[in-house]
Amino acid sequence: MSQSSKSPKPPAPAAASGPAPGPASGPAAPPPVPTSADVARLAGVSRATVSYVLNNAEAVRISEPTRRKVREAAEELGYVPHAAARSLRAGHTRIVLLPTSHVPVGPLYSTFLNELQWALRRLDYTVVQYGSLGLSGDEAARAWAELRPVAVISLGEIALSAHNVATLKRAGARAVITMGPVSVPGAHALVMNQEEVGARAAAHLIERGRRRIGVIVPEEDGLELFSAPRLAGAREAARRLGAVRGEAGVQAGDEISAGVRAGGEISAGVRAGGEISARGKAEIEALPMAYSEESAAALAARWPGLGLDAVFAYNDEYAMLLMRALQDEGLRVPEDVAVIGADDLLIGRLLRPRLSTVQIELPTGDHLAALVDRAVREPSEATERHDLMAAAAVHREST
Amino acid sequence: MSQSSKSPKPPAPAAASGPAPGPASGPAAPPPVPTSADVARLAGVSRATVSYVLNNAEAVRISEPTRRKVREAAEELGYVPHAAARSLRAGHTRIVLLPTSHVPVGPLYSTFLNELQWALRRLDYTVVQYGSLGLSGDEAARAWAELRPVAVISLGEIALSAHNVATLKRAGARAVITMGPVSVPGAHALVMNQEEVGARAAAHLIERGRRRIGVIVPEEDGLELFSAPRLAGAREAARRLGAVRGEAGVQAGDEISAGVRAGGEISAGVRAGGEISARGKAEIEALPMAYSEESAAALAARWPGLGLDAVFAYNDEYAMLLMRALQDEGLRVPEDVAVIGADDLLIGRLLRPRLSTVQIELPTGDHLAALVDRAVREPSEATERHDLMAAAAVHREST
DNA sequence: TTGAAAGCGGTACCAG
DNA sequence: CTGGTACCGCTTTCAA
Repeated sequence: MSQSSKSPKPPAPAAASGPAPGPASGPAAPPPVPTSADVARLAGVSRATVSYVLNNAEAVRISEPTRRKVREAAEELGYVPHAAARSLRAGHTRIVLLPTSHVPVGPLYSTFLNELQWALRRLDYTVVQYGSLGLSGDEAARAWAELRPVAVISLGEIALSAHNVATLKRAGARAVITMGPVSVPGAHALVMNQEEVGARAAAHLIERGRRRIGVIVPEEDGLELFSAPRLAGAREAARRLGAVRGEAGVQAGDEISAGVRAGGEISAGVRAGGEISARGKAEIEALPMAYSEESAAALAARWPGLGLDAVFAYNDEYAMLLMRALQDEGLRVPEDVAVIGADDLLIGRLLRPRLSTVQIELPTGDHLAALVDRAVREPSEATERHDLMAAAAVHREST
Repeated sequence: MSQSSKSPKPPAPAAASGPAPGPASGPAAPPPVPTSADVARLAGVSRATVSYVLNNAEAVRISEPTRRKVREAAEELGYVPHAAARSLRAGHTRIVLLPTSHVPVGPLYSTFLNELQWALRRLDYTVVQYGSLGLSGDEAARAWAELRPVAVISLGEIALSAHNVATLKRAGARAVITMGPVSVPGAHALVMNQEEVGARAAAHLIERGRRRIGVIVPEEDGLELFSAPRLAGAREAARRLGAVRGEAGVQAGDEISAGVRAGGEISAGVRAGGEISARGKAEIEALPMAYSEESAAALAARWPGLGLDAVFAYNDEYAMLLMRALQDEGLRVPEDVAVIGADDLLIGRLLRPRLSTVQIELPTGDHLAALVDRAVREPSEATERHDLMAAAAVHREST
């Protein structure tokens, strides 16, 4: 279409007289990268034949001697095809982009990432991680789009807007998958139900008779997407369990229940610790803390004044930090204060007392890879919402 | 060059009659990705002009109204340039490839990686991490080469051969930098002197009067490149310090004094066996251990029979595991056995007793980024060897 | 100031 | 069975 007229070509302006292959004139002339044309020349065949041979084209029969010649020539030159040229011609890539902003993550996540990459490679995708630290959503989306990935899997370390998703889709991404605490319009979302983590933690503590529960909220940037829902989940659980206890449609606002009817295996309200627990309702208090000894120590120092009998520490690392500080303050765990973490890191089992935690089940890498593959082949299925992340409290010694 | 005869082109076979832009015929026709030609059409200018405007070409003056028209058209279409096409034309990319095989790593390394990526991006490089888990060196090198990176920074998680380096260089990589325990021929090597880590650990223990030292060697795959030199370094240090003791007041690291010709060979002839520790000489024993509680417990159980008074535990994580197990066996740290780790992880400070460790100084991200940039601009400097990694023992309570 | 066109490397048609 | 060649999207001379 467009302009169809092909003007007769002038005899080619002798491209700057060509890079004369004579004895080196410049001091450091970068040696040229071998192309398929070089292979063709060396093998005495055409570029087409080279392409057929090296890609094992089924639709074309090439004689065995020719194949060998081509292969040997390629080997000799150390020829490696140019991915950009290939995908330019093909009109699409097989790149699956994994944005990363490298928060130090646990082995759980590392394992998942490894599985995922492995599974995707088996499906013949090229997994590329793109470090997007410090980029805004818009900048990041643009940068990713330039690579024309066939799919993008955002693990939630970068916040992605609906507009960003649109940018990627317009750039040819057949699947944009987000895995994180929130769902993104236009993307295939795997919602990791962070609320449930908080809820499980709170429920666990409440079941064990605790009533005034602190929830650590990391001060570090980039964690809000996880910490906020975990806190909200804990609040919600506290309300729910308080309500159950109140029975008669009582609001969570200011209720004092009479009965000691425990929802579960809880015993009567006689807890070691404070008389606070005598009341039926659980309460949640958010506690900012940074990932440092100093911050943990400072928090521990003002702990007695807080009147809390339990703490959900965001994850095992913060839990470890805080538990240590509390112990150094002379508080006993779990007698004076119960501590629970999350993510079930190995270190939790090495602490004394052993750390209770909330274990998270990520989807398997194979599962997610299959999902990607399906979405790429059949981009019909639009926004979906999956709650793949199951969570369960693991009781050890710190609660 | 080659065939010069340009046969007169036939009038173009009307490219399959073109993709008819009529009402959608297929059910799920993937909408076309906007190109610079689309932008040009919408703005009513040529593709060249679009390119000039969007790249802020200095060599060409474009009128302000035209610029605006182009920008608006690009915005409206959501145009994002095609990186592959651009680099194909340019003849080179700005990709810096970072192979990763995602061993769960400490925050030290994470921070370094973040710094590095940030610094490289400021220098206008595109940082791409390529997950190479389970690929052989050859496969990995080929896969990387297809992307035509201008530089490759191998952080030592994948073993790279001289041949692999050659492959990358032939594919246009102006710099191949390896950072790891060993130097690779042809590459610009940043040798992390793992021997020194072992040596510092052993020296620290010996200085504090320990003589029979165990060295944990992880059973996990992929760690040999680190663990072997750490062990060797410890052995070497033990030998050196034994020799020093034999000599008269010569300091370690000083020139070889008259008596000891064989490059710091052992002083007193007697080694191997039991009573050596009675003499001044220190002894090293390698102890395989997996990163699991079971393995640590098993090792701890047979500890009394080993007759060791100290252990260098490869790194802080293994140290933590082992120390816990030793304590559970009733051994006192550091009275019965001194424990030292490496890498100075935060957890070490949270243990009781606080864990002594060997601190490693990685180069800063900015430093490495600058190195890359220099190598890219001026690929003259070939193989160099840097010992950037300083190491120092940090004394806490476990020794 | 703007436009036409060549060409980067590889693939896939079509003709021979 | 093999060779010639158009074309993918973009940059960049050269000409107008």
